[in-house]
Amino acid sequence: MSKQLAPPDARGEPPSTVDEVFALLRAQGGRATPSRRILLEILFETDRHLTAEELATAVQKRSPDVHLSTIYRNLEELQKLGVVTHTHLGHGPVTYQLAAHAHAHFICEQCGKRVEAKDELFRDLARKAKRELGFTVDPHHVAIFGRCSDCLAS
Amino acid sequence: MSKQLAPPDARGEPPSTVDEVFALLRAQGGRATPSRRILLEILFETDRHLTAEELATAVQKRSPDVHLSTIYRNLEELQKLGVVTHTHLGHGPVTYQLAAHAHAHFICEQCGKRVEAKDELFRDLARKAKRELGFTVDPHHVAIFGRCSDCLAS
DNA sequence: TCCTTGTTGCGAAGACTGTGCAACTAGGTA
DNA sequence: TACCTAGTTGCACAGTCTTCGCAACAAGGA
Repeated sequence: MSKQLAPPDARGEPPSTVDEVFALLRAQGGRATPSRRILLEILFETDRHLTAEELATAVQKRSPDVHLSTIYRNLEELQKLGVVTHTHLGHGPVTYQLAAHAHAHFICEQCGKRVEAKDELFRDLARKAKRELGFTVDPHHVAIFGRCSDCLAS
Repeated sequence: MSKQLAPPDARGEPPSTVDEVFALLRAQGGRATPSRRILLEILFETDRHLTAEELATAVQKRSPDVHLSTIYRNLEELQKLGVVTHTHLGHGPVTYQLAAHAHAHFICEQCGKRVEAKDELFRDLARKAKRELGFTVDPHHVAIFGRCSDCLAS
């Protein structure tokens, strides 16, 4: 399946169970496979941001033969569905999470520490960017860099 | 050379010519080599964000034997000096620019369009990040993702 | 049960970045 | 100026992360 989809926002509430995702998947011509079910279960069970590699390891605990490339392909499908998003945290691999769990990050460019940020912090920026530049901010996709308090002190 | 340096801010005005960078370099035990001079010339001549690959191509126009790995190593040294910074633009390779040329920008994650942003837009975010998370946002090392007006319309 | 077509495992390739090493050279010293 | 030391370079290769081609497999409708 590779049909173009409406943006996730246009479909109201995000699915909150694996079966709801599968319903969405089938509605788009996709299929409910064991590897997808396990991948989704893991994503629903965690709040953490996981790399493709970490997801593969977790999936393989329940079903050893699932290949890393299958993880990548499933993640791509789930992103097209709007169920999953990815985040670039600077150096290192991309991390994935349920779209419903997404949030912004600050990363210390000295020690690498990650700090999660509420969307509220971006409200003023988003409003001004929209008004002055016509730009709609998505603060979740790429982390913001700077210095944490510890590194600044040293 | 690989000495630890004070943060760039502690050294006052950033160098504004290649020779000033070289003075800084020598003060840290580094050497003024042709490949570094050319690399710096190119960085001083452009406002754009260039990838290591693009920089290598540009350097090689003036001195064909400079190797890509030399570019990477020189960029790393110049970053340690605080002369150069890099920015993660999400997908694709890291881009480099003079620290003095760095500016915040918005990037459309659909069409890739870059919109430069005044630091002023980030003031509120920076203040809240500092107060609530102890995090000092680097206003010159920020790429915010989202959608430009054109892509949002389509 | 059969058929169609979406999915998968596997291997390999690709993009980007870093590293080990021997040869070279910048720049200080005698 | 000649010499020496240690920083730098070219090159090849390795490593990490991600994507792709292809034949075999299987989900789910007919």
